[in-house]
Amino acid sequence: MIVDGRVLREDFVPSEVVHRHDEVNLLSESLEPLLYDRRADPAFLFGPTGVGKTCIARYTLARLREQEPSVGVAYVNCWQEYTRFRVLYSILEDVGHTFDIHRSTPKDELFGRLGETDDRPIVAILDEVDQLEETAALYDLYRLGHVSLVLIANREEELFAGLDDRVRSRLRAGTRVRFDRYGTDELEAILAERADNALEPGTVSDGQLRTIADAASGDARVGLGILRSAARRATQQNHDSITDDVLADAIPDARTAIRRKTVEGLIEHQRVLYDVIAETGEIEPGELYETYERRVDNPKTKRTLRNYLTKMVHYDLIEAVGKRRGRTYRPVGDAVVEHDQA
DNA sequence: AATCCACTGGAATAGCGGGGAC
DNA sequence: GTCCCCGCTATTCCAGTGGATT
Repeated sequence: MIVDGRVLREDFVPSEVVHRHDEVNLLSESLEPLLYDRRADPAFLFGPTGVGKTCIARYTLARLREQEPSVGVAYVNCWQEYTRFRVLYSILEDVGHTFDIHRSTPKDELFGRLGETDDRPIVAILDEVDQLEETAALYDLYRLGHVSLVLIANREEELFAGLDDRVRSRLRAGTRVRFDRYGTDELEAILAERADNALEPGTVSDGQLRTIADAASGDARVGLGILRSAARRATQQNHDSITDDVLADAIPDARTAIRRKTVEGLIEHQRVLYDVIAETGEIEPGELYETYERRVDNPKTKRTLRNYLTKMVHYDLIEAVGKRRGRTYRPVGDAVVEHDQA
């Protein structure tokens, strides 16, 4: 039933895009100087999750490389690579200059090394750039004349609020490409296109695609997740097409799958914190610390717990209600554990 | 209004561990 | 092997903040 599973993965870059031609054109135009051996101004892609920002960035750069193969493209997800060192390292890795670089290379060695790659232009795509903790990395990259930047973030205001003035003023003049949520029709068309390439004909009906598009409410990542999970389930149950029952099961599954995966990635102490919050539904800091300390053998300090908590807020696992005194923590979304509902 | 207090988050510092140089 | 360098995490210290209490 599944002909090509890669097509349903969220990091898949299609050979043709559906419904994002204006955005592709705008980004292509801003990168045009690269075709004439000049550096492009920074380009910004703004919009909520699952609207195709990353996909369009990769797609457009892939097209650019067809015209100008000498351009090096580096993709960095600042969610994972959030230090200056890691961003620079990751870029060097993508353009193939990491051979003898290690953690103990002197402070500015990476920057220097990146400076030596100026035999050809480089485009650095920094995804989730608002998650970058050391924004000095942006300043570094901007100082390198052969590096053009494509910066992806959710909201412009929040991104710029987190930058220091030096960086902010340099990035002010750049192209902004804004992405709106997909409508149900658009998302249905995107899913249909992917289903065509990924699944055998007749596996999924138009009505089912519409149901998926509707359930995903404009988020292509969620929509693809549902389609992927439904196809996998149907295969396991030896159906030759996706049944409505299978689809109904796949919808809530896709919603919680991402969160479950994130929770699994937490270290023990973080997971204890998460469990306490999920079990109580809502808890004050003082009580949270106490409960945590009672449950573990070698408790970390409160300061460390606060770092864990900000990280978990960051991962969208928990929510912090209120700013200072009187703050409470609670799980995000439907993650409340059942046995505590009484 | 003044003081107390619980809590947050920034900055500085220590310690760990990976990896190169010798 | 030992030494050294450095990034990363946890810890210590602390200023700031705003609700609670007097």
